[in-house]
Amino acid sequence: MGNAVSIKDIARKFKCAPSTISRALNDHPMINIDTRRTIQEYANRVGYQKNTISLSLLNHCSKTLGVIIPSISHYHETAIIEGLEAILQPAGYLLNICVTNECHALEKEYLNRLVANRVDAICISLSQETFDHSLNEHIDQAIRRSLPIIFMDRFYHESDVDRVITDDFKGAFLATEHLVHMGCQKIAHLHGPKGITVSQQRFQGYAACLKKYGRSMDDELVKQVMFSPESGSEATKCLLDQEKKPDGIFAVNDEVCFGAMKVIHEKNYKIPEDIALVGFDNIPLSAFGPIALSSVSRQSKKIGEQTAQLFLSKLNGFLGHQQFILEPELIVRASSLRNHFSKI
Amino acid sequence: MGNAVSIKDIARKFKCAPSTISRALNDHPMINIDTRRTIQEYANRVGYQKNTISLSLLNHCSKTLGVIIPSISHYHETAIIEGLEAILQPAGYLLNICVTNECHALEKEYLNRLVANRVDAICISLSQETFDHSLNEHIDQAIRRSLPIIFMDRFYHESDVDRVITDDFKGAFLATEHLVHMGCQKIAHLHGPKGITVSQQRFQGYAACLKKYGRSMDDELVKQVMFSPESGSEATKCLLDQEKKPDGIFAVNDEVCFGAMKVIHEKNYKIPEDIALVGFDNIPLSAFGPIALSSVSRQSKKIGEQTAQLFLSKLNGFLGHQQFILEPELIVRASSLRNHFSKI
DNA sequence: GATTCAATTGCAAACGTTTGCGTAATTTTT
DNA sequence: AAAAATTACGCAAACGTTTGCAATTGAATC
Repeated sequence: MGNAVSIKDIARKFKCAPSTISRALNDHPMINIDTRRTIQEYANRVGYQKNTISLSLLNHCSKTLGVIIPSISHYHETAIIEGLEAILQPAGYLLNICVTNECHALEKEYLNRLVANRVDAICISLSQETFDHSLNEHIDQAIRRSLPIIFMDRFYHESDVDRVITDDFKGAFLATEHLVHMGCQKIAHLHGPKGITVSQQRFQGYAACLKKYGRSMDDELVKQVMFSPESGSEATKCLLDQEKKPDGIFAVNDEVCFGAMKVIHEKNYKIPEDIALVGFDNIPLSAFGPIALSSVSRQSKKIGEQTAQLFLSKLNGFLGHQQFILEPELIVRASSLRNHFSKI
Repeated sequence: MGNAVSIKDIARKFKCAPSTISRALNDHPMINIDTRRTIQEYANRVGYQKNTISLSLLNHCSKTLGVIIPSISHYHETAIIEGLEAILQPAGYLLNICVTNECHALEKEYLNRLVANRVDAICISLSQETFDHSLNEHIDQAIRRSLPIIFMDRFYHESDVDRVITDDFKGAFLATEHLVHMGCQKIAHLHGPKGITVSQQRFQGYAACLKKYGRSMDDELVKQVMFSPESGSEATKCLLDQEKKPDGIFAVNDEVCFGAMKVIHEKNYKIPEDIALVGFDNIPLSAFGPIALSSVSRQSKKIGEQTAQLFLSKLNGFLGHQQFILEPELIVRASSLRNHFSKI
């Protein structure tokens, strides 16, 4: 660490100025060809590695992106990271990844640290608590100092920001409509954590679809869950224990669906005949559950790629705010595919 | 970005030296209390944020860790990251996470970039290709410049390195032994990608257990897979189509098991009666599959935590190399739990 | 009123690199 | 052979911050 060889060290060795070394190593045209060869050979031999920290200081550009996400334990988030890296690695960038665990204080702490580290931009998916408390001052402040902030999935401003999101409303609508088409009469919804944009949007899409088809929304058929299978099991138990039982469930994500499937099986209901099931995210395991799970794909990796490209376009001087809304796609599998004529 | 206010800016404003501002902002004892208050208030008002890049340059310490992993799409890897952050966030560190996609060239590229960025240490899980080609020069070089390198899971040196791993051999042994105890006579193994330490170790554990119980190892019962459910399905199809069919399967990880379960069901075999199944990693969904999946937990998060603590101990001057081998734990669930007396 | 002491502040170097400008040395042109 | 042009290198500043040391100020002591 401390013994890293620097340009100054090499300059001392050759009794010349650091600028000469710099020019030699960077193939500057105004350098003697022999000097260059000699210096490069020596640098290679002693394992010289450029210190990009000094360059960051000089150029006001760290070639690093901050990524703030509430969690990293789901397919969606890791796919976003894969998408970001796919575009940004070739561009020479590194990613500072910060996981907030949905905690507002941590989000604030991380954001400040990233700003202090002078990352070139921050890609953020807001924590749940940041919504609940409407504590967005730290974000506003970052935007005010004209640090590029790009929202992924979860945003709080209606406009005037850069963001890349999926049309969760539409995805939920498609899923619910599919259940309607499959002949479901009582469609339940496993509603994601309150205050999170995607939860709300998916609920709205669900509600809008019910309305379109003249179904009344029943509070008893809407249960609150976390993004975990355990939570899905619990909520489904409630649904199946109550008088009004659903014959279709649209859940906020696939993990919740896995939890639901477990309970549905245990109670000896058949999927999809008794209860049809649609999830969200299209996780890799969705096709490998007890029953292949129908799910709404939200192009998770594409979100990362698009975010990265949005950032690069800002680097190239694109000034206006950009908003990308990705199209969700319903993937129909066995968990919801039934011959609905048999039910009519 | 360029308009970030610096200590020099504030110094100009107050017509004093930058050192005074620095002392005021850092609550240095040798500063007038009123000056300090005034300066701090002003700094707050204009949103001054320390530039840690200059500090990194000064202190030869970036408060950043490099993390190089072959993939980020499995529970194990994300849990490691969670473990790292749990310890390193409170210590003021940021994580530069690099995903190599098992590609040696990318691993090398990322490693150089991290070195250039003067991260304080690098936690690495080697790519598959790095094994195949024995191209470890980049690692050796990094170690030679006395940059702390900590291996996670996948290492290449036998000693003289810092590493945190799970006892994969033992985990595999436990899993296989459990299948033996459950009365399985023909235990198959779905072998992970070649050249990866954990694949080899798990295979060794499987083989050692068979040997202990006097079973001969049958090449027909060992199939090569990738770490995906699709691959698990394919290999299981092979197993079930051949003459010699298994009555127990130990798979290199849980995703592979999900793929196996799918095929086993399709072919109308019963789990665990006809075929008992044990996986590895104990992913969150393992308990929520078609049949609750038995699995070997390898304390993924703990690996991250232990790695972080190993790093911190090196910071505090601990010089020797440390090796932590974490204990795996067999979690028995329905997929392997059968009344084996019925089979004897 | 001269001396000592403490309290504040300024100065300058350092971290590693790049780059515009100046300058010496060498070559080309007239 | 003198003038002009070219080549190759050095100098110094800059990026933002900290810190040991020197300097200044003012008050307190003799």
